[in-house]
Amino acid sequence: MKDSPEPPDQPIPAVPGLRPIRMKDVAEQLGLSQTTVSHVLTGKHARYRISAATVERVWKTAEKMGYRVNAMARAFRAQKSYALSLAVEDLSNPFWAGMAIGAEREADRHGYSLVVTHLAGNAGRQRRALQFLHESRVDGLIVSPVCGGDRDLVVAHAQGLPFVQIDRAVPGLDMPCVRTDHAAGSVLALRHLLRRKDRAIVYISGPLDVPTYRHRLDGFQEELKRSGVEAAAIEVLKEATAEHAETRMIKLLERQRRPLAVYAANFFTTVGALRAFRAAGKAVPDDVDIVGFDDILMADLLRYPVTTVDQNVGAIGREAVRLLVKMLAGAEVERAVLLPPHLTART
Amino acid sequence: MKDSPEPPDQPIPAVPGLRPIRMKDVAEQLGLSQTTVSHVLTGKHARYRISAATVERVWKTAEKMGYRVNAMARAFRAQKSYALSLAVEDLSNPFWAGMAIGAEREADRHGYSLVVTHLAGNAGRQRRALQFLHESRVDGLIVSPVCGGDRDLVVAHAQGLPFVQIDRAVPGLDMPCVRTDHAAGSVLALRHLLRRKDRAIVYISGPLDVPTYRHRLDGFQEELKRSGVEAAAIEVLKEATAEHAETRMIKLLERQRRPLAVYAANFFTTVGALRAFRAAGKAVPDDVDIVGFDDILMADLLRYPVTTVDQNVGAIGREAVRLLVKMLAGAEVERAVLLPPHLTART
DNA sequence: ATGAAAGCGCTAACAG
DNA sequence: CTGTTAGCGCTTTCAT
Repeated sequence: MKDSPEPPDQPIPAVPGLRPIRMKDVAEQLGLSQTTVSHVLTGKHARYRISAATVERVWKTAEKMGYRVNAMARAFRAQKSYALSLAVEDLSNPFWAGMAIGAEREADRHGYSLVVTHLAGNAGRQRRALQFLHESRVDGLIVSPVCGGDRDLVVAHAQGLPFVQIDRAVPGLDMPCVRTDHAAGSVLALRHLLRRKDRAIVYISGPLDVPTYRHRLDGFQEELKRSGVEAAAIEVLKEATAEHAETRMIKLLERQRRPLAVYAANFFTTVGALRAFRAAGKAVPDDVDIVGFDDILMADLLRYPVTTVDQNVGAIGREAVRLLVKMLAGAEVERAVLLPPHLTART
Repeated sequence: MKDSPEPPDQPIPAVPGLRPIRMKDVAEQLGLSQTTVSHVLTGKHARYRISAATVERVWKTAEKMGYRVNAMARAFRAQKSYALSLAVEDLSNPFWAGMAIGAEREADRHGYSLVVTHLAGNAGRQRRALQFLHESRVDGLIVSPVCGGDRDLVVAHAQGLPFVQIDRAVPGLDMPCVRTDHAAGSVLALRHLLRRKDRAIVYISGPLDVPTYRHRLDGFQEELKRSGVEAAAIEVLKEATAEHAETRMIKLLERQRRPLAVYAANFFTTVGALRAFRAAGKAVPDDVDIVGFDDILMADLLRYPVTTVDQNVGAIGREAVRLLVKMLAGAEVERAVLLPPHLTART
């Protein structure tokens, strides 16, 4: 029941009007030219030295008549839709949803609306998003490149279409990418696991042809080297699913006699590992210890506390919009923006 | 690494073009009038009896030149933006995100794009969404009415703006609303809890001036009557937060000696109840039993298994879009659409 | 079977 | 200070 603060917008007028009111209508009502009305309503009356009296009359009348600019006419005239498109992998995942929220807020700040699209790993849907861009339904696109759609993005770039990538960069494509510094996340994870000295260090995650997993493993191994520690196991799964992770983790639990310190560098492998712990009757943190990647809702209510490396999702969306808007303004933009993750320790 | 099936779209042409190609360009290239090109490209060549040869030439050339319709010009001309707006309470909540996905899919089916907005309980943001509608940035709006913004929606309706409500209907507003049949959900919940005969039945949820909670409690009490069972406690919290629920539930656990069968008719009260169980060292299902409302991610990994009444979120989004599109086509639409929830039992 | 012309609502260059 | 005019790209009558 709380009421809201924030936008001190112009109030919505109570005046009906089946056919929307145009500038022309306001002008006729006042016996002025449509041009003058435009000058006033677009706030350029200073530039054109409209008399204060006229300005006042125009404002009043426009308000009274319930005038609203026709956004389509304005967009058409300016050849700008004032809309951006955000094409994310999976909206039902809080990671992507959080990004959409951050992006929407930033887009709003710049006067753009945001069209959010759900790609679901489908190259066809990504192509449709590019088509929207090509047809000027949106002025720019933020896209998390889908597997199998890299060529389309390369072509789009060749066509001069403005977009920025998030989370994953298409190899060899000279367009900006905003993502988390996964390697840095792995460093945080390993340091956390190394608090306890007696543990067998285990890494488990997805295939290395996915750059995300590649980066996470790289960061992990470099930090191992720096720490002078050997990993007991580096598990690179063919697919980063909960099922694969569970199976593999159960085997590891049988084999190892030392308590494990697991870095499950992906949400689903984390879930799989936790299921394995439960199946094996292990307890955290006595028998096993685990760090996952990406925040988990209600983590405190899980059987096993999971420390997580959290991406700053809102910031990714925000930065992506910032870059895109800058790009649309014709400025040069950074090729890559790496955002630092942070650790949320749970015991 | 899976490749995608689905849309058999026209391929994106590899032809660059800094200045986008217009119909005029295609026409000049062919020595035809722009009109003829339009006739062909909009698929109306039959109506205008364009010769098959010409049709063919136009298609080929347009493709070769990399022609794309300018969506803004088309929208302007048609006075339709071909975009709908979805204004949801909270995108970071999987409930609303799922709705957005369903809505986007359906909008797409009808040739509309979907602008998703995050209201965050803010009446100002809801007003902005209405402004977008008023300015024809979008053709229609789907909105989950924000507390404190009811008047704005009433005014918008008076202005003849097309929108549909989801999840909550503004009292006295004669516009369609799509939502879950909450009362039916409560029936499912109670029947589930009554499997075990020895339990003290407890209802806990938010304030009754929120229609959602009102409906849920109503359905619960009616089913109690039908079953001839008395509830041990009906807890109506002032605020449906995890904190309030936890405090209250701890008191209940102290007072009751029989095992509890709890219906926590809201996500946050569910979380609060679970925290209370943990604090009191209770075990599910021996000491307590719980049914919550709305799906919980990774529910199987929780300390306590929670059976949930799940809303068909995708269907809500889909139905809302369907109604809105129908409305925009000038047809009469249902005032209210109630969607049945279903139970996901977990032990 | 094809083309000429008008116009959707708005903005901006230019005139007075 | 205010008005005239042209034009953004497309669709649609209406001619031919």
